[in-house]
Amino acid sequence: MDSAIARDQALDAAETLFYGRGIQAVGMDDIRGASGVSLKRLYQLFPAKEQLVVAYLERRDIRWRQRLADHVAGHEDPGRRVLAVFDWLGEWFREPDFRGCAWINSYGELGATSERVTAQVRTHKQAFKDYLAGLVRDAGLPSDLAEQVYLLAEGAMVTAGIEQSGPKPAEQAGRAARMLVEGHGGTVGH
Amino acid sequence: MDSAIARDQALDAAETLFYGRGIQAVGMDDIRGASGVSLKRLYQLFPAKEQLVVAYLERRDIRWRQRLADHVAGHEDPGRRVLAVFDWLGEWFREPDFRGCAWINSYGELGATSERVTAQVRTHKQAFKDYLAGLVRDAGLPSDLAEQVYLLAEGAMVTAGIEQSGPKPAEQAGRAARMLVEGHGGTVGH
DNA sequence: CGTGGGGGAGAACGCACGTTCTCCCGCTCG
DNA sequence: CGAGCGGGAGAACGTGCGTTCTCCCCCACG
Repeated sequence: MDSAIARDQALDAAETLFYGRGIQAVGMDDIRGASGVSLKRLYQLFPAKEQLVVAYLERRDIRWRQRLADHVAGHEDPGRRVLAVFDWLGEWFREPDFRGCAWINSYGELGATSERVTAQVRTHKQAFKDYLAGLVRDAGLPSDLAEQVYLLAEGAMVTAGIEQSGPKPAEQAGRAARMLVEGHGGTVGH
Repeated sequence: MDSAIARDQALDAAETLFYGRGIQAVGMDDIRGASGVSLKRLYQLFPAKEQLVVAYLERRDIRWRQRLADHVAGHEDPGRRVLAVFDWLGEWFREPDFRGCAWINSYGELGATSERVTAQVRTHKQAFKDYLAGLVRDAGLPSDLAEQVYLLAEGAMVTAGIEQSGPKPAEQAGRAARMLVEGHGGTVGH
């Protein structure tokens, strides 16, 4: 059954196009052209565009958090791990096709229109916040800090998207996070 | 010349509808219906929808920064002024029709499509950042802090929009900002 | 070899919407 | 009073796009 392959190709095209040009600016026909998957098959796999959008966000969510977790796992010191998040954000921002946070952008585009998209955005952000909360807890830091680190990360993502200024927002957010961690008695191996 | 009045009415309708439902979800006909300004007149005042969008963002920018500045001006202590920004954000988030930051949402919707909208979003965010930089400088704090406070504010705005959780993100961001200010030797009258 | 069903290509359909055009009213100025 | 024009209501036009339909090919099975 190569419908699994077709599904992957469709999602690959969706990810490139939706992320790069915005969701409403991309038609189902563009997805077909970029993926080589016929319209008929596309509509078998995803009965409506909205479901393709949600599937795109879901798959990207999995991959995004995995990449982050992989990077963070490269550090041993629990205090350092919290800050490693910002290193990774900087790497992400540096990528040439970086255009901001896919979920924030999608929310801006469809948050008022599509409940399913909104739900997916909230799910993703909650998962990210929970992940940070785990890192903060493991470092023996107070739980309030998790939310504060989260806000810094979100601010860095929005700003990096709008300014297209590369990793700078992540570095600045990382310095702020370091101050907050040390202010709470945290220690940070270099 | 009541074309000034028609312009205001058009912009009032545009602000309510674009902000509340998203820009692409609102047609020029909806603007006409909500404003009472005929299509003919609308197109005299704004030769294309994009220009109405930009005008909406510009007018909102002026008003938004004025409201913020008015609130902050109610505090005497320069250190306290920096934190007053977050008090005001909390008040804003509490408003019943709050749906996130209009510029962040517009960027998500049209950033990939419309250069003019992107330019307006960057202008607004730069003005906000400059304003914060002034507050930080007046408080005798290092200029790096301005960017950090800015990132916290952006993070709070995005999060408040997505979560619809009221003033909490602003309060948490305010606590973080307070720690950063105090960590830099700033003093904060209560 | 015949047949039937799954799939591809792309036309067709319906609708939404940005923009323009038509028609007509009412006011203003001579 | 009469001519002309600015403006309102809304139809019309063109296009884009989500979704479905038509037609045809190809291959598995009797």
